[in-house]
Amino acid sequence: MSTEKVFAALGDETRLELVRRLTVGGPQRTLDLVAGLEMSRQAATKHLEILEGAGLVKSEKSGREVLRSLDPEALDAAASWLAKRAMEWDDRLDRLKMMLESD
Amino acid sequence: MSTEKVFAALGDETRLELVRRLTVGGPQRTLDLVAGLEMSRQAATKHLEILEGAGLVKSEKSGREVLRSLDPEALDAAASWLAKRAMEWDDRLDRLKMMLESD
DNA sequence: ATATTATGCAATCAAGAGGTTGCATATGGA
DNA sequence: TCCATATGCAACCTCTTGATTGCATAATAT
Repeated sequence: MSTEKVFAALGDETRLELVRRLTVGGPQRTLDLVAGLEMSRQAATKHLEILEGAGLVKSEKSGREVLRSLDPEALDAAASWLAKRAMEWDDRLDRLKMMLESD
Repeated sequence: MSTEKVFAALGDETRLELVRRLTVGGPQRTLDLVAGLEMSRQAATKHLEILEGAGLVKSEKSGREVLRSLDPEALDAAASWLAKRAMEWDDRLDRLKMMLESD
């Protein structure tokens, strides 16, 4: 579950839309997810496999159907990565500000 | 500052490394940032421009040098996006769990 | 003034990403 | 059983991305 893979998976408008749909609509089949998107089922499948490869989506087979759902852990991990950097940077700016004020 | 652009910008190992270096080392010139990375200066410049296009990095010209630094706002925005989805999904799982337990 | 340093611009190239189509497979319903 | 449905697999194509090289420009140092 590399940070790079997670961000790369989310760096595509189609896949962001799929994540939104999974967030709102819960576990769904490929055909449900692709409905309304202007692309073939196979294109959507590839996107879902990329999201799965990044750990963002899990799939469960049920008969001839495959239900995909979001896995919040990878989302949390990516959010932490970002938050850590934002925090460290804010600290740096604060220290800089204090140094300037002490003159 | 689109969500997609931010994630796409972070979805590359080289650019993640540049963000790490900017987090730790503060504002730096292109040549400082590329030092140790096995790539040309121009390659690094392109990566930095992508980060800048996503709003993650700001650049300030000083004489013949260009100093690049992190902009924490975009990092915060992306972290919020992820946190929101993780939260919504956790709520969904909780509701599902309660429904199952009430049987 | 001249040389050095830091960067920008442009052409070029190989590899990968995103998409399509056609066919194969397997499950569910009539 | 027979047909419709949901998906997987694979070949193929185009456009984008990441990277390189060579040259131009502008600021600093000697």
